[in-house]
Amino acid sequence: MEYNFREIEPKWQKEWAERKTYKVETDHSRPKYYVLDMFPYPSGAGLHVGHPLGYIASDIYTRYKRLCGFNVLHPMGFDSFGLPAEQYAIQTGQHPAITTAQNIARYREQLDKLGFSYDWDRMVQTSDPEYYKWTQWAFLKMFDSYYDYDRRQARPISELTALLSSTGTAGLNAACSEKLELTAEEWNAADERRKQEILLNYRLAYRADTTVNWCEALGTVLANDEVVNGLSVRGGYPVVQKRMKQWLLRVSAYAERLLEGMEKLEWSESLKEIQRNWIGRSVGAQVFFGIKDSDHKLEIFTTRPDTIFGSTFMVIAPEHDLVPELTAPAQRKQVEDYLEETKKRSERERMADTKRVSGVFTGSYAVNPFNGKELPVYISDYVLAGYGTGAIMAVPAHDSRDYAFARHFGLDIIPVVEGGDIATASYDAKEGRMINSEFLDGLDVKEAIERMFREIESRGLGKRQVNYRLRDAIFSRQRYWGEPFPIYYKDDTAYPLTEEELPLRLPEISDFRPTSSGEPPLARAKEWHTKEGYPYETSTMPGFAGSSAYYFRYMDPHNDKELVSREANEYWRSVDLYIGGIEHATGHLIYSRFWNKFLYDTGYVAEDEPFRKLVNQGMIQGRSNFVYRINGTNKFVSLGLKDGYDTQPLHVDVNIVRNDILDTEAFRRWRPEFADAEFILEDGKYVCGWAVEKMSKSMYNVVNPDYIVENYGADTMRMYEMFLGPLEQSKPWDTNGIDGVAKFLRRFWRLFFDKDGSLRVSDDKATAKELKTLHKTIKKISEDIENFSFNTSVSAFMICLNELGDCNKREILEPLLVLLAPFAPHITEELWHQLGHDSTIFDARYPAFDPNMLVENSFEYPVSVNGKMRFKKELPLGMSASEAEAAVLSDPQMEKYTEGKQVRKVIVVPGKIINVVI
RNA sequence: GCUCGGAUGGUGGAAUAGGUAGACACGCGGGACUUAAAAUCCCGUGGGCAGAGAUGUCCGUACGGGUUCGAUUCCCGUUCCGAGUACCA
Repeated sequence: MEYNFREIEPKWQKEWAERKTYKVETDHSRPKYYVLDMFPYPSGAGLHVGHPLGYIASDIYTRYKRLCGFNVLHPMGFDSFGLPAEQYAIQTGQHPAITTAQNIARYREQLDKLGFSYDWDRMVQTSDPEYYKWTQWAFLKMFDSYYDYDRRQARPISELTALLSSTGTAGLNAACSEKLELTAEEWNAADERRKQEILLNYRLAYRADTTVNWCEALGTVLANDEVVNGLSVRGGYPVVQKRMKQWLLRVSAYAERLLEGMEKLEWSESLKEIQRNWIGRSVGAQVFFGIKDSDHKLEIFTTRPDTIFGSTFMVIAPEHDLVPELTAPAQRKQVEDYLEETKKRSERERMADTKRVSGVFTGSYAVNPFNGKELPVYISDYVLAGYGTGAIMAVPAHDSRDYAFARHFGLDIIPVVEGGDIATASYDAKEGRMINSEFLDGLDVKEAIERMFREIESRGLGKRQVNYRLRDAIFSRQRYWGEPFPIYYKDDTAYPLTEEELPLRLPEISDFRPTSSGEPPLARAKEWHTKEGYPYETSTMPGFAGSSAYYFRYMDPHNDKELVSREANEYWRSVDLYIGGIEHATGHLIYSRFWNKFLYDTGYVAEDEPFRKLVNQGMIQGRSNFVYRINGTNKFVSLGLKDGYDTQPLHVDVNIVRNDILDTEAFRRWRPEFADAEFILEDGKYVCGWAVEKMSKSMYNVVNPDYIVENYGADTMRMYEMFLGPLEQSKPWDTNGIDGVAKFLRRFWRLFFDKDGSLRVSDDKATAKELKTLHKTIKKISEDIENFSFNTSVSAFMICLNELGDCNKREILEPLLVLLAPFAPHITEELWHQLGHDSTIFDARYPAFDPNMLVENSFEYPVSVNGKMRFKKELPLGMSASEAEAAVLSDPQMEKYTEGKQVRKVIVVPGKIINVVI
């Protein structure tokens, strides 16, 4: 009987589904383990060979953990709200729900063919009302909460109103959009509308007029992580800054906890670094500068208070609140022109010419609180309204941007730290000795900073302050295919629906097109309003809403009373292993952590971090093939000969190329214009060139997993993807090497069956050598799986097979089957049953490693002379270092290398090497 | 610009509390079986030099230094590649 994967694989996939082999229940008698994949967005293109990489790794780990006795939760679902389905709907008029359902069915089919151990009974879909009910629910909870910095947690808004009505804002240390000063009397006297306005200033989900990233082409606003280089991540359309009323989540309130929480997580340093940079904590000083002939104070933020004596002017952002107050009548025209000009520049233009210096003088002067010097106040767009206070003290000698500005406007440049040369450039480094700075002179920069913090605070000029780069997340999108907000408006004031009214279902509409005015498509649903006729919010939630807490839903997916029951949550707690792409570092992985911490604060969930260990699989790139057409002809020249001709490389479909040899007949059939192509061959073959590129249709390098499964089988596909290289590394897909893995599985099968198809497994006792091979492999495979080094474990299986020869002993083969089962579940399940077992191999016990099996009584030492390898010497184990030394020095081979010279010393490293130094 | 990561045969990659560099696999070359092909099996395969040959010998982990008996691994500098971020004061 030959290994026939085409028969075995569908057979077991069907059995597993029917027997519900992978069904998981809460089970307090076993330790739990939660393995999660980042769920996919079901795109119309289906899966390519790169997508399953992480799923295969997580499936191997899941099955391994299960064999080790854990109760493993390993679910899968679909992130089914989103832009592409909606874009498709706009083009074709087909409802996104229909295309989404089709795409999901296709994904299911492709995933099932790979033999994953998902408990499909727990599947979730973010666009399912039964699911998004809980997304809306969480939003309502955030709407009903504020963040108390003193207690470092979210609290119900009712506590805030109680506080406001008894003591006002006195002593209140809460996250807010704008600092308010309010007495209890003022609060109590305020009308309903005003009260709601005040509360919005504190709610964790709030609505505000803010500068947003507006994407005209997509007709929607975007969050910071959805915009790269002034272009939308989806589609690459230009994005401009616009002021609009939007819903936001007060993520910034959690900045410090998001930073601290990372410390105990098992995430890669590089991922943590990305999040740290994104959160962008910086310690500095808040300082108030007086304004000459005015009562106004200008509040600035600086991380370099030590350079305050080098400040020669001030700069405020064009959007700064004090712009009108600080603009002198004589300057009004220039200032207005400048504001008009900056408004017109798109974000992208602004980024493109960061070198261009622009700005305008307000006509006002600020006063340096330390030396009374008058500093002209400028407006410039190199100062951002959204960071710090939107105003800076400019120190041109020690900040390159201030330097460029000063040079452009001919302003003074006063060095206050030794080390640079202000004639050519600013000196930005935080080291050196202070000069020109009165009481700071002679101090080191670091000492000077500390000294200034104390001075500023003791003189009452300001205080030490921590600033974060992390902004609140804009939460509304002017699109159709997303979660509706459970919000309605009464007198333009937002009110929440009650929990009982959830889910608020997405209404049917026929025209999904966005509008350039920013009015969402949902506004076309004229019949869509509350019982009393109040209109609903018509924007929808962004993509990250549905993916922020989905891992809770898997714990208890059919619960219609709660997001997750207390019991299920306390058992499964949080995700132990999360596998997915690094591209979510500043999006999903921040939002989820925020969302989780919020739910933790409110007491709904047991853990404050969602993903304990996280592994980022690398991207699988495409490996493109090229043919070389001689210019002006339909002749193609092989790679090795192309230099003799004037050629142009053309992409060729990788599916008609094997081991870089072109199938010339298939090439002629490929496209009509190549039907009469001629070839200049080398050694009778046409050799193609190749390059690593993104996997994409236009480069003809897309490999479909269905094709691999059809031709090699799922087990081979799984093992080969792992064999390709380290999981976390990006690497090109190259079908060329797959034969090695296919050959391994065929050879493995032949250990169990004769040529005539009869089972050849015997109950004879295994030899010491065979047992040694087995236990060496158990040790290696277990360590590799724990380290996610799956490529080396595949190698270890191959080495094991090479060493075993044609061993047919049950004592060896049975444990080996279990070891291999996580990687190749179908073939091992089949052989397991062939060996006479009734239940699934995944109910077996993982084989125990016995170190005694590896014990040797001698060791072959490599002997080196002056660090250079010379010969090998077999020595009994347990020999003392001096005995080993004597044995090596008396070896006849030694003479050749010592050549009569004195041996200075001998270094014996037990179990490793013996080095003789002459 | 700043931050982080990387560089090993024709190819993917293995080996780092410093200890036989190139495991395993692909590809390639040679051979066996076969009418033939596929499949399978065996041998060789980093480079140079010497030798008929077993073998010997030198060089070799991007480049230049250093520490060490010994460096792919540690330290300093350089080059190139990749990722993140970008007027964040």
